[in-house]
Amino acid sequence: MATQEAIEKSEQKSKAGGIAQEQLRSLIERIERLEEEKAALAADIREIYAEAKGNGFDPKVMRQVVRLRKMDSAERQEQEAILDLYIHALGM
Amino acid sequence: MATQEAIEKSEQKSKAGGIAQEQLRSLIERIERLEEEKAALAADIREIYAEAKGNGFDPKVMRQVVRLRKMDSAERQEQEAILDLYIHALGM
Amino acid sequence: MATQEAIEKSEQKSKAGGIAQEQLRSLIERIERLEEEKAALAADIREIYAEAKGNGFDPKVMRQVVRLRKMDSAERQEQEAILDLYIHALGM
Amino acid sequence: MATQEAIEKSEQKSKAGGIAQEQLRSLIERIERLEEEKAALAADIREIYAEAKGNGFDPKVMRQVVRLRKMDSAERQEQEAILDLYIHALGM
DNA sequence: TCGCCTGATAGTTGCC
DNA sequence: GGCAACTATCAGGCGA
Repeated sequence: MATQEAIEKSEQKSKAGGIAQEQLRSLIERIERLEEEKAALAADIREIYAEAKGNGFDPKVMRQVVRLRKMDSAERQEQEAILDLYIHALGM
Repeated sequence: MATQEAIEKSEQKSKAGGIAQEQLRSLIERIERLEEEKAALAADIREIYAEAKGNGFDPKVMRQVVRLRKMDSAERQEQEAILDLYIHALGM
Repeated sequence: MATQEAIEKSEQKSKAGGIAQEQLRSLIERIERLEEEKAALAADIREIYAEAKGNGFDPKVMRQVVRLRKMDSAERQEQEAILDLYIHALGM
Repeated sequence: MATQEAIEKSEQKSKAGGIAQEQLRSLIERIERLEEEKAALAADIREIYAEAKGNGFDPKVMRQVVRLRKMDSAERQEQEAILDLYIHALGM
């Protein structure tokens, strides 16, 4: 995909090619807006872990729990199997 | 944070340690809820890039633009931070 | 520690205060040189993982092995114990 | 990469699968060696900051300076990258 | 010395 | 299916 095409496309739409510029600006701004919201949610999540830590829970293990809950058990078992294989190969 | 401590802490709060269980469950669920929302936003962002591509814009260039704008503001913040440091270092 | 002090210190050493500047430049350059070397080693390590992958080994598990080998077993067992506790608390 | 595949691959190479074991051991040891060197460099860097502090420089300011210089060159690279993208996007 | 916070590293996901 | 960008995790440095 080339800017060239973008320019042509915009020129199909207007006399000045300024339309594409406006579209681009709008798209970029929508993206940046959504990324801000995403960052805010990430901050909220961090805050919960901090709160949990303050209540005596171990955040590191909590993260592990969240990971396990969304992980397919089949793949998890396979990973463990490979790990065992390597551990034995190294005589650990 | 040790398991022992976690257990003790929960036992300070209840007769059975069931309170800590409920707290933990609640925290985990709040986190999972927020992560769902975050994933939804990420999907929205992907969608915008796809839409932009459909309108003849190059997503790769757009990502670079977004990245660059983010770096600009980050660097601005760094500049201010170092200015503050100098000001303090000079005892002003 | 303040720049003020640094300036005073340098003025004890010279008439111009340019000495401190030279020292600072030298220190910064030594640091940057070492960080380059560090980055080069990191690149070498990445390369070995890539090579391993090319030979049919799973890099992710290899990293896990390296981590385990440098980890104290006591702490590892404790982490596992906490994890079990949480898993049971959540009825997983 | 699956365990099965790893096993098969090793068995293609030798009669006993012992070759893969030796390969794995060798790779792990090379990695551990490089990581030691990397840790040594990190220690050297820390030492320089300590030495600098002993000479009246503020390590915090120094770290900020190093960070800023790194960001400058990173941003320069990003600028060049986007310029390349534009050039290609315009079909030049 | 401990807890916090930032910077470095590893893992995941999306794109080609 | 491999590669690259992005995100989340972890560890080390700093301040209280």
